[in-house]
Amino acid sequence: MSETRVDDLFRRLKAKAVSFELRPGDRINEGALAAELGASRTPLREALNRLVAERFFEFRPGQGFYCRGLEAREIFDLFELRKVLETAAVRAACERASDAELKALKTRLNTEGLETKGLSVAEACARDEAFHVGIAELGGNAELVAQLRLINERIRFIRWIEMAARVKQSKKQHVAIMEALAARNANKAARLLGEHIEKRMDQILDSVRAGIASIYVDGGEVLQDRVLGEVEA
Amino acid sequence: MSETRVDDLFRRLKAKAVSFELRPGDRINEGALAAELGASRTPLREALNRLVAERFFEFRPGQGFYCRGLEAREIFDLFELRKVLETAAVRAACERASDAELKALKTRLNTEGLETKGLSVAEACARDEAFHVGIAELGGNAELVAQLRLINERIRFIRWIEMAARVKQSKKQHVAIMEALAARNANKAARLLGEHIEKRMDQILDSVRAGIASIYVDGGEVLQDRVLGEVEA
DNA sequence: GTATTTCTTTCTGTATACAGGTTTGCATAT
DNA sequence: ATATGCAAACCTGTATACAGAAAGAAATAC
Repeated sequence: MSETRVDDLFRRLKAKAVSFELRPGDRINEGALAAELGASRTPLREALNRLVAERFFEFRPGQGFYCRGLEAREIFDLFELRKVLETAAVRAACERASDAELKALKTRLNTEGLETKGLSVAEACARDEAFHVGIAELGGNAELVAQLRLINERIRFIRWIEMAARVKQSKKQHVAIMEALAARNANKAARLLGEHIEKRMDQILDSVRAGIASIYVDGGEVLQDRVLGEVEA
Repeated sequence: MSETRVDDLFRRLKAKAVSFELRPGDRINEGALAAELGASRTPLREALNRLVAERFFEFRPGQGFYCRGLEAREIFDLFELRKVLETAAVRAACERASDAELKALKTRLNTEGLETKGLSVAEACARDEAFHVGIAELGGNAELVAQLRLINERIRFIRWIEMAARVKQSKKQHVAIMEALAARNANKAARLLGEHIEKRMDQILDSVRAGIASIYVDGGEVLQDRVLGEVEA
Protein backbone atom coordinates (compact mmCIF):
# COMPACT_ATOMS: atom_id res chain seq x y z
CA MET A 1 0.00 0.00 0.00
CA SER A 2 1.74 3.12 -1.18
CA GLU A 3 -0.49 5.80 0.32
CA THR A 4 -3.08 4.98 2.88
CA ARG A 5 -6.44 6.67 3.10
CA VAL A 6 -5.52 8.32 6.38
CA ASP A 7 -2.52 10.01 4.76
CA ASP A 8 -4.66 11.23 1.90
CA LEU A 9 -7.29 12.61 4.27
CA PHE A 10 -4.55 14.11 6.39
CA ARG A 11 -3.16 16.09 3.47
CA ARG A 12 -6.53 17.21 2.17
CA LEU A 13 -7.78 18.25 5.59
CA LYS A 14 -4.58 20.11 6.32
CA ALA A 15 -4.94 21.99 3.04
CA LYS A 16 -8.47 22.96 4.00
CA ALA A 17 -7.32 24.09 7.43
CA VAL A 18 -4.29 26.01 6.14
CA SER A 19 -6.44 27.97 3.71
CA PHE A 20 -9.29 28.34 6.20
CA GLU A 21 -11.65 26.73 3.74
CA LEU A 22 -12.88 25.32 7.02
CA ARG A 23 -13.50 28.49 8.92
CA PRO A 24 -12.08 29.28 12.36
CA GLY A 25 -14.19 27.70 15.06
CA ASP A 26 -16.21 25.58 12.65
CA ARG A 27 -17.42 22.42 14.21
CA ILE A 28 -16.65 19.34 12.15
CA ASN A 29 -19.57 17.11 11.35
CA GLU A 30 -17.78 13.81 10.98
CA GLY A 31 -20.48 12.06 9.04
CA ALA A 32 -20.94 14.85 6.54
CA LEU A 33 -17.21 15.49 6.10
CA ALA A 34 -16.48 11.80 5.69
CA ALA A 35 -19.12 11.53 2.99
CA GLU A 36 -17.79 14.65 1.27
CA LEU A 37 -14.27 13.24 1.25
CA GLY A 38 -15.39 9.78 0.18
CA ALA A 39 -14.31 7.89 3.26
CA SER A 40 -15.80 6.60 6.45
CA ARG A 41 -15.56 8.14 9.87
CA THR A 42 -12.81 5.88 11.15
CA PRO A 43 -9.92 7.04 8.94
CA LEU A 44 -11.29 10.60 9.03
CA ARG A 45 -11.03 10.66 12.79
CA GLU A 46 -7.53 9.21 12.64
CA ALA A 47 -6.43 11.99 10.32
CA LEU A 48 -8.14 14.60 12.50
CA ASN A 49 -6.34 13.28 15.54
CA ARG A 50 -2.99 13.79 13.85
CA LEU A 51 -4.02 17.29 12.92
CA VAL A 52 -5.04 18.01 16.49
CA ALA A 53 -1.47 17.24 17.53
CA GLU A 54 -0.27 19.66 14.85
CA ARG A 55 -2.68 22.33 16.08
CA PHE A 56 -4.79 22.56 12.95
CA PHE A 57 -7.86 21.31 14.77
CA GLU A 58 -8.89 21.20 18.35
CA PHE A 59 -10.81 18.49 20.07
CA ARG A 60 -13.47 19.00 22.71
CA PRO A 61 -14.54 15.82 24.47
CA GLY A 62 -18.13 15.00 23.79
CA GLN A 63 -18.36 17.61 21.07
CA GLY A 64 -15.83 16.45 18.52
CA PHE A 65 -13.43 18.39 16.37
CA TYR A 66 -13.28 22.09 15.64
CA CYS A 67 -11.23 23.99 13.10
CA ARG A 68 -8.46 26.06 14.69
CA GLY A 69 -9.08 29.69 15.48
CA LEU A 70 -7.25 32.67 13.99
CA GLU A 71 -5.86 34.54 16.97
CA ALA A 72 -3.55 37.52 16.57
CA ARG A 73 -1.62 36.51 19.67
CA GLU A 74 -0.94 33.03 18.34
CA ILE A 75 0.18 34.36 14.96
CA PHE A 76 2.43 36.88 16.65
CA ASP A 77 4.02 34.17 18.78
CA LEU A 78 4.54 31.99 15.73
CA PHE A 79 6.24 34.80 13.83
CA GLU A 80 8.49 35.44 16.79
CA LEU A 81 9.27 31.76 17.05
CA ARG A 82 10.02 31.63 13.38
CA LYS A 83 12.47 34.46 13.80
CA VAL A 84 14.19 32.65 16.65
CA LEU A 85 14.52 29.44 14.65
CA GLU A 86 15.59 31.02 11.39
CA THR A 87 18.20 33.35 12.86
CA ALA A 88 19.69 30.45 14.80
CA ALA A 89 19.68 28.31 11.66
CA VAL A 90 21.35 30.94 9.48
CA ARG A 91 24.12 31.29 12.05
CA ALA A 92 24.60 27.54 11.98
CA ALA A 93 24.53 27.63 8.18
CA CYS A 94 27.33 30.22 8.13
CA GLU A 95 29.45 27.79 10.12
CA ARG A 96 28.44 24.46 8.70
CA ALA A 97 27.26 24.76 5.12
CA SER A 98 29.66 23.70 2.41
CA ASP A 99 30.64 26.10 -0.36
CA ALA A 100 28.76 23.92 -2.83
CA GLU A 101 25.58 24.10 -0.77
CA LEU A 102 25.79 27.88 -0.52
CA LYS A 103 26.34 28.17 -4.23
CA ALA A 104 23.41 25.89 -4.97
CA LEU A 105 21.09 27.92 -2.76
CA LYS A 106 22.21 31.13 -4.45
CA THR A 107 21.57 29.66 -7.86
CA ARG A 108 18.13 28.51 -6.82
CA LEU A 109 17.33 31.94 -5.44
CA ASN A 110 18.35 33.57 -8.70
CA THR A 111 16.56 31.17 -11.00
CA GLU A 112 13.28 30.74 -9.18
CA GLY A 113 13.23 32.98 -6.16
CA LEU A 114 13.16 36.48 -7.55
CA GLU A 115 10.59 36.68 -10.31
CA THR A 116 7.03 36.72 -8.97
CA LYS A 117 5.30 38.35 -11.91
CA GLY A 118 2.48 36.15 -13.17
CA LEU A 119 2.65 33.78 -10.26
CA SER A 120 -0.31 33.10 -8.04
CA VAL A 121 -0.12 34.26 -4.46
CA ALA A 122 0.23 30.66 -3.33
CA GLU A 123 3.10 29.98 -5.74
CA ALA A 124 4.97 33.18 -4.86
CA CYS A 125 4.56 32.40 -1.19
CA ALA A 126 5.79 28.85 -1.72
CA ARG A 127 8.98 30.20 -3.28
CA ASP A 128 9.46 32.60 -0.41
CA GLU A 129 9.06 29.75 2.03
CA ALA A 130 11.38 27.56 -0.01
CA PHE A 131 14.21 30.10 0.25
CA HIS A 132 13.79 30.42 4.00
CA VAL A 133 13.56 26.67 4.51
CA GLY A 134 16.54 26.28 2.19
CA ILE A 135 18.63 28.42 4.52
CA ALA A 136 17.39 26.52 7.54
CA GLU A 137 18.32 23.21 5.95
CA LEU A 138 21.91 24.38 5.55
CA GLY A 139 21.99 24.80 9.33
CA GLY A 140 21.94 21.04 9.52
CA ASN A 141 19.37 20.60 12.30
CA ALA A 142 16.57 18.39 10.97
CA GLU A 143 14.36 18.92 14.01
CA LEU A 144 14.57 22.67 13.64
CA VAL A 145 13.66 22.40 9.99
CA ALA A 146 10.69 20.15 10.74
CA GLN A 147 9.48 22.59 13.35
CA LEU A 148 9.91 25.52 10.98
CA ARG A 149 7.91 23.72 8.29
CA LEU A 150 5.05 23.20 10.70
CA ILE A 151 5.10 26.83 11.74
CA ASN A 152 5.09 27.90 8.10
CA GLU A 153 1.95 25.90 7.48
CA ARG A 154 0.24 27.51 10.44
CA ILE A 155 1.06 31.07 9.37
CA ARG A 156 0.79 30.53 5.65
CA PHE A 157 -2.57 32.20 5.43
CA ILE A 158 -1.15 35.39 6.91
CA ARG A 159 1.73 35.32 4.47
CA TRP A 160 -0.78 35.02 1.64
CA ILE A 161 -2.53 38.09 2.97
CA GLU A 162 0.68 40.06 3.16
CA MET A 163 1.85 38.84 -0.21
CA ALA A 164 -1.44 39.82 -1.84
CA ALA A 165 -1.84 43.12 -0.05
CA ARG A 166 1.59 44.66 0.02
CA VAL A 167 4.06 45.41 -2.67
CA LYS A 168 6.90 43.08 -1.89
CA GLN A 169 10.31 44.46 -1.13
CA SER A 170 11.55 41.13 0.11
CA LYS A 171 13.51 40.24 -3.01
CA LYS A 172 16.26 42.75 -2.28
CA GLN A 173 16.32 41.55 1.30
CA HIS A 174 16.63 37.97 0.15
CA VAL A 175 19.58 38.91 -2.02
CA ALA A 176 21.23 40.75 0.87
CA ILE A 177 20.71 37.80 3.21
CA MET A 178 22.13 35.46 0.61
CA GLU A 179 25.20 37.67 0.25
CA ALA A 180 25.86 37.77 3.97
CA LEU A 181 25.38 34.02 4.14
CA ALA A 182 27.72 33.42 1.21
CA ALA A 183 30.31 35.59 2.97
CA ARG A 184 29.70 33.52 6.11
CA ASN A 185 29.00 36.66 8.07
CA ALA A 186 26.79 35.13 10.76
CA ASN A 187 26.00 38.31 12.66
CA LYS A 188 24.99 40.22 9.57
CA ALA A 189 23.00 37.34 8.12
CA ALA A 190 21.13 36.80 11.38
CA ARG A 191 20.44 40.52 11.76
CA LEU A 192 19.14 40.89 8.22
CA LEU A 193 17.03 37.76 8.44
CA GLY A 194 15.65 38.80 11.81
CA GLU A 195 14.65 42.20 10.53
CA HIS A 196 13.20 40.61 7.43
CA ILE A 197 10.91 38.40 9.46
CA GLU A 198 10.08 40.86 12.14
CA LYS A 199 6.67 42.32 11.84
CA ARG A 200 5.18 44.88 14.13
CA MET A 201 2.30 43.62 16.21
CA ASP A 202 -0.22 45.97 14.67
CA GLN A 203 0.80 44.84 11.21
CA ILE A 204 0.01 41.27 12.13
CA LEU A 205 -3.19 42.47 13.73
CA ASP A 206 -4.07 44.14 10.42
CA SER A 207 -3.30 40.97 8.52
CA VAL A 208 -5.37 38.88 10.89
CA ARG A 209 -8.26 41.29 10.47
CA ALA A 210 -7.85 41.22 6.71
CA GLY A 211 -7.66 37.45 6.95
CA ILE A 212 -10.91 37.17 8.82
CA ALA A 213 -12.58 39.47 6.33
CA SER A 214 -11.21 37.48 3.43
CA ILE A 215 -12.35 34.22 4.98
CA TYR A 216 -15.90 35.36 5.51
CA VAL A 217 -16.23 37.33 2.29
CA ASP A 218 -14.46 35.26 -0.35
CA GLY A 219 -14.59 32.02 1.48
CA GLY A 220 -10.78 32.36 1.52
CA GLU A 221 -10.07 30.11 -1.43
CA VAL A 222 -9.83 33.03 -3.83
CA LEU A 223 -6.90 34.70 -2.13
CA GLN A 224 -4.33 32.04 -2.81
CA ASP A 225 -5.17 31.93 -6.51
CA ARG A 226 -4.87 35.66 -7.16
CA VAL A 227 -2.14 36.36 -9.69
CA LEU A 228 0.52 38.91 -8.85
CA GLY A 229 0.84 41.79 -11.30
CA GLU A 230 3.71 43.67 -12.87
CA VAL A 231 3.79 46.38 -10.23
CA GLU A 232 5.50 44.45 -7.52
CA ALA A 233 9.13 45.44 -7.40
CA MET B 1 -17.48 13.53 29.46
CA SER B 2 -14.52 14.73 31.44
CA GLU B 3 -11.75 12.60 29.96
CA THR B 4 -12.23 10.53 26.90
CA ARG B 5 -10.65 7.16 26.40
CA VAL B 6 -8.45 8.47 23.62
CA ASP B 7 -6.95 11.06 25.96
CA ASP B 8 -6.31 8.42 28.57
CA LEU B 9 -4.66 6.11 26.05
CA PHE B 10 -2.72 9.05 24.67
CA ARG B 11 -1.20 9.82 28.07
CA ARG B 12 -0.45 6.23 28.92
CA LEU B 13 1.09 5.46 25.56
CA LYS B 14 3.18 8.60 25.66
CA ALA B 15 4.46 7.59 29.10
CA LYS B 16 5.43 4.20 27.71
CA ALA B 17 7.15 5.82 24.74
CA VAL B 18 8.97 8.46 26.81
CA SER B 19 10.40 5.82 29.13
CA PHE B 20 11.07 3.39 26.28
CA GLU B 21 8.97 0.77 28.02
CA LEU B 22 8.07 0.20 24.42
CA ARG B 23 11.50 -0.34 22.95
CA PRO B 24 12.92 1.55 19.97
CA GLY B 25 11.73 0.01 16.75
CA ASP B 26 9.15 -2.22 18.42
CA ARG B 27 6.24 -2.97 16.20
CA ILE B 28 2.90 -2.33 17.85
CA ASN B 29 0.46 -5.20 17.79
CA GLU B 30 -2.77 -3.26 17.94
CA GLY B 31 -4.95 -6.11 19.10
CA ALA B 32 -2.63 -7.14 21.90
CA LEU B 33 -1.91 -3.60 23.06
CA ALA B 34 -5.59 -2.68 23.00
CA ALA B 35 -6.41 -5.69 25.15
CA GLU B 36 -3.58 -4.87 27.54
CA LEU B 37 -4.83 -1.31 27.93
CA GLY B 38 -8.45 -2.35 28.23
CA ALA B 39 -9.76 -0.65 25.12
CA SER B 40 -10.55 -1.53 21.55
CA ARG B 41 -8.44 -0.85 18.52
CA THR B 42 -10.36 2.21 17.35
CA PRO B 43 -9.46 4.63 20.18
CA LEU B 44 -6.01 3.07 20.42
CA ARG B 45 -5.31 3.92 16.81
CA GLU B 46 -6.61 7.44 17.32
CA ALA B 47 -4.22 7.96 20.21
CA LEU B 48 -1.36 6.45 18.21
CA ASN B 49 -2.09 8.81 15.34
CA ARG B 50 -1.73 11.81 17.63
CA LEU B 51 1.53 10.39 18.91
CA VAL B 52 2.77 9.91 15.37
CA ALA B 53 2.35 13.64 14.84
CA GLU B 54 4.33 14.24 18.03
CA ARG B 55 7.06 11.86 16.83
CA PHE B 56 6.69 9.28 19.58
CA PHE B 57 5.64 6.64 17.10
CA GLU B 58 6.06 6.21 13.42
CA PHE B 59 3.59 4.76 11.01
CA ARG B 60 4.45 2.51 8.09
CA PRO B 61 1.58 1.95 5.69
CA GLY B 62 0.52 -1.66 5.62
CA GLN B 63 2.62 -2.49 8.66
CA GLY B 64 1.13 -0.32 11.36
CA PHE B 65 2.80 1.61 14.15
CA TYR B 66 6.32 1.40 15.46
CA CYS B 67 7.84 2.88 18.58
CA ARG B 68 10.27 5.71 17.82
CA GLY B 69 13.96 5.02 17.51
CA LEU B 70 16.71 6.35 19.74
CA GLU B 71 19.11 8.07 17.38
CA ALA B 72 22.06 10.07 18.62
CA ARG B 73 21.68 12.54 15.77
CA GLU B 74 18.06 13.25 16.62
CA ILE B 75 18.84 13.71 20.32
CA PHE B 76 21.69 16.03 19.47
CA ASP B 77 19.46 18.12 17.22
CA LEU B 78 16.82 18.29 19.93
CA PHE B 79 19.34 19.47 22.51
CA GLU B 80 20.57 22.12 20.11
CA LEU B 81 17.02 23.18 19.38
CA ARG B 82 16.28 23.33 23.08
CA LYS B 83 19.27 25.62 23.52
CA VAL B 84 18.02 27.89 20.75
CA LEU B 85 14.55 28.12 22.24
CA GLU B 86 15.58 28.55 25.84
CA THR B 87 18.24 31.18 25.23
CA ALA B 88 15.76 33.15 23.13
CA ALA B 89 13.13 32.79 25.84
CA VAL B 90 15.42 33.92 28.65
CA ARG B 91 16.30 37.03 26.68
CA ALA B 92 12.62 37.75 26.24
CA ALA B 93 12.05 37.09 29.93
CA CYS B 94 14.72 39.66 30.84
CA GLU B 95 12.74 42.22 28.89
CA ARG B 96 9.18 41.23 29.57
CA ALA B 97 8.83 39.47 32.91
CA SER B 98 7.43 41.46 35.81
CA ASP B 99 9.36 41.82 39.04
CA ALA B 100 6.73 39.72 40.77
CA GLU B 101 7.12 36.91 38.26
CA LEU B 102 10.88 36.91 38.64
CA LYS B 103 10.58 36.82 42.39
CA ALA B 104 8.08 33.97 42.25
CA LEU B 105 10.38 31.91 40.05
CA LYS B 106 13.30 32.52 42.38
CA THR B 107 11.24 31.44 45.35
CA ARG B 108 10.15 28.31 43.57
CA LEU B 109 13.74 27.50 42.64
CA ASN B 110 14.84 27.88 46.25
CA THR B 111 12.02 25.92 47.81
CA GLU B 112 11.78 23.00 45.43
CA GLY B 113 14.47 23.29 42.82
CA LEU B 114 17.70 22.74 44.71
CA GLU B 115 17.34 19.75 47.00
CA THR B 116 17.45 16.48 45.09
CA LYS B 117 18.53 14.19 47.91
CA GLY B 118 16.02 11.37 48.35
CA LEU B 119 14.16 12.16 45.17
CA SER B 120 13.75 9.64 42.41
CA VAL B 121 15.49 10.32 39.13
CA ALA B 122 12.14 11.08 37.54
CA GLU B 123 11.19 13.59 40.24
CA ALA B 124 14.56 15.34 40.19
CA CYS B 125 14.39 15.58 36.45
CA ALA B 126 10.86 16.94 36.61
CA ARG B 127 12.05 19.76 38.87
CA ASP B 128 14.91 20.52 36.56
CA GLU B 129 12.51 20.70 33.65
CA ALA B 130 10.10 22.82 35.67
CA PHE B 131 12.75 25.46 36.29
CA HIS B 132 13.68 25.62 32.64
CA VAL B 133 10.07 25.74 31.50
CA GLY B 134 9.39 28.34 34.18
CA ILE B 135 11.99 30.62 32.62
CA ALA B 136 10.58 30.01 29.17
CA GLU B 137 7.09 30.90 30.35
CA LEU B 138 8.31 34.29 31.53
CA GLY B 139 9.37 34.96 27.96
CA GLY B 140 5.69 35.18 27.15
CA ASN B 141 5.63 33.12 23.96
CA ALA B 142 3.13 30.31 24.41
CA GLU B 143 4.06 28.57 21.18
CA LEU B 144 7.70 28.46 22.15
CA VAL B 145 6.78 27.00 25.52
CA ALA B 146 4.57 24.35 23.94
CA GLN B 147 7.37 23.41 21.58
CA LEU B 148 9.87 23.24 24.43
CA ARG B 149 7.56 20.97 26.43
CA LEU B 150 7.33 18.58 23.51
CA ILE B 151 11.10 18.55 23.09
CA ASN B 152 11.52 17.88 26.79
CA GLU B 153 9.33 14.82 26.54
CA ARG B 154 11.33 13.52 23.64
CA ILE B 155 14.70 13.90 25.39
CA ARG B 156 13.52 13.08 28.89
CA PHE B 157 15.01 9.61 28.78
CA ILE B 158 18.46 11.03 28.08
CA ARG B 159 18.10 13.48 30.93
CA TRP B 160 17.22 10.57 33.21
CA ILE B 161 20.41 8.87 32.11
CA GLU B 162 22.50 11.92 32.76
CA MET B 163 20.79 12.62 36.07
CA ALA B 164 21.34 9.06 37.25
CA ALA B 165 24.88 8.70 35.95
CA ARG B 166 26.57 11.97 36.65
CA VAL B 167 26.99 13.92 39.82
CA LYS B 168 24.95 17.00 39.18
CA GLN B 169 26.53 20.40 39.23
CA SER B 170 23.50 22.02 37.70
CA LYS B 171 22.17 23.55 40.93
CA LYS B 172 24.88 26.20 41.09
CA GLN B 173 24.30 26.92 37.43
CA HIS B 174 20.59 27.29 38.03
CA VAL B 175 21.26 29.79 40.78
CA ALA B 176 23.64 31.75 38.57
CA ILE B 177 21.12 31.82 35.73
CA MET B 178 18.41 32.96 38.11
CA GLU B 179 20.66 35.78 39.34
CA ALA B 180 21.40 37.03 35.85
CA LEU B 181 17.71 36.82 35.01
CA ALA B 182 16.71 38.71 38.15
CA ALA B 183 19.25 41.39 37.22
CA ARG B 184 17.69 41.44 33.74
CA ASN B 185 21.11 40.85 32.21
CA ALA B 186 19.97 39.22 28.99
CA ASN B 187 23.40 38.53 27.52
CA LYS B 188 24.71 36.91 30.64
CA ALA B 189 21.56 34.91 31.27
CA ALA B 190 21.49 33.62 27.71
CA ARG B 191 25.19 32.75 27.78
CA LEU B 192 24.93 30.87 31.08
CA LEU B 193 21.77 29.05 30.02
CA GLY B 194 23.30 28.16 26.67
CA GLU B 195 26.43 26.74 28.29
CA HIS B 196 24.27 24.91 30.80
CA ILE B 197 22.33 23.14 28.09
CA GLU B 198 25.18 22.56 25.74
CA LYS B 199 26.42 19.04 25.65
CA ARG B 200 29.25 17.79 23.58
CA MET B 201 28.26 15.40 20.86
CA ASP B 202 30.23 12.51 22.32
CA GLN B 203 28.60 13.01 25.70
CA ILE B 204 25.18 12.64 24.12
CA LEU B 205 26.49 9.65 22.21
CA ASP B 206 27.55 8.13 25.53
CA SER B 207 24.14 8.79 27.01
CA VAL B 208 22.40 7.27 24.03
CA ARG B 209 24.59 4.20 24.32
CA ALA B 210 23.91 4.00 28.05
CA GLY B 211 20.24 4.47 27.25
CA ILE B 212 20.14 1.61 24.82
CA ALA B 213 21.93 -0.60 27.32
CA SER B 214 19.56 0.41 30.07
CA ILE B 215 16.53 -0.24 27.90
CA TYR B 216 17.58 -3.74 26.97
CA VAL B 217 18.97 -4.69 30.37
CA ASP B 218 16.54 -3.23 32.90
CA GLY B 219 13.65 -2.85 30.56
CA GLY B 220 14.15 0.86 31.23
CA GLU B 221 11.52 1.27 33.89
CA VAL B 222 13.98 0.97 36.73
CA LEU B 223 16.04 3.99 35.80
CA GLN B 224 13.41 6.60 36.46
CA ASP B 225 12.69 5.20 39.93
CA ARG B 226 16.26 5.15 41.19
CA VAL B 227 16.63 7.38 44.21
CA LEU B 228 19.37 9.97 44.25
CA GLY B 229 21.81 9.71 47.12
CA GLU B 230 23.60 12.12 49.39
CA VAL B 231 26.69 12.45 47.23
CA GLU B 232 25.33 14.78 44.63
CA ALA B 233 26.48 18.29 45.35
C1' DG C 1 21.75 -27.41 2.75
C1' DT C 2 19.91 -23.42 0.59
C1' DA C 3 16.70 -21.03 -2.03
C1' DT C 4 12.10 -20.48 -3.75
C1' DT C 5 7.41 -20.86 -3.89
C1' DT C 6 3.02 -21.64 -1.94
C1' DC C 7 -0.09 -21.85 1.68
C1' DT C 8 -1.63 -20.59 6.18
C1' DT C 9 -2.02 -17.48 9.71
C1' DT C 10 -2.03 -13.13 11.54
C1' DC C 11 -2.68 -8.36 11.54
C1' DT C 12 -3.87 -4.12 9.47
C1' DG C 13 -7.30 -0.91 7.09
C1' DT C 14 -11.79 0.50 6.94
C1' DA C 15 -16.79 0.22 7.24
C1' DT C 16 -20.60 -0.19 10.03
C1' DA C 17 -23.49 -0.71 14.11
C1' DC C 18 -25.07 0.83 18.38
C1' DA C 19 -25.18 3.13 22.94
C1' DG C 20 -25.00 7.32 25.31
C1' DG C 21 -24.44 12.14 25.41
C1' DT C 22 -25.33 16.75 23.28
C1' DT C 23 -27.64 19.98 20.82
C1' DT C 24 -31.84 21.92 19.04
C1' DG C 25 -36.45 23.11 18.57
C1' DC C 26 -40.84 23.49 20.61
C1' DA C 27 -44.07 24.11 24.02
C1' DT C 28 -45.27 26.03 28.35
C1' DA C 29 -44.99 29.20 32.02
C1' DT C 30 -43.66 33.57 34.01
C1' DA D 1 -41.03 38.70 25.10
C1' DT D 2 -37.94 36.01 27.66
C1' DA D 3 -36.85 32.15 30.24
C1' DT D 4 -37.38 27.18 31.44
C1' DG D 5 -38.19 22.42 30.79
C1' DC D 6 -39.08 18.54 27.77
C1' DA D 7 -38.61 15.75 23.78
C1' DA D 8 -36.83 14.45 19.49
C1' DA D 9 -33.08 14.37 16.36
C1' DC D 10 -28.53 14.19 15.77
C1' DC D 11 -23.87 13.28 16.51
C1' DT D 12 -20.04 11.50 18.92
C1' DG D 13 -17.42 7.55 21.19
C1' DT D 14 -16.32 2.99 20.85
C1' DA D 15 -16.78 -1.89 19.70
C1' DT D 16 -16.94 -5.18 16.32
C1' DA D 17 -16.87 -7.33 11.77
C1' DC D 18 -14.77 -8.31 7.55
C1' DA D 19 -11.75 -7.89 3.51
C1' DG D 20 -7.26 -7.75 1.91
C1' DA D 21 -2.40 -7.39 2.62
C1' DA D 22 1.81 -8.79 5.00
C1' DA D 23 4.48 -12.03 7.63
C1' DG D 24 5.66 -16.57 8.62
C1' DA D 25 5.77 -21.61 7.98
C1' DA D 26 6.06 -25.55 5.41
C1' DA D 27 7.07 -27.98 1.46
C1' DT D 28 9.39 -28.59 -2.81
C1' DA D 29 13.07 -27.97 -6.10
C1' DC D 30 17.81 -27.41 -6.94
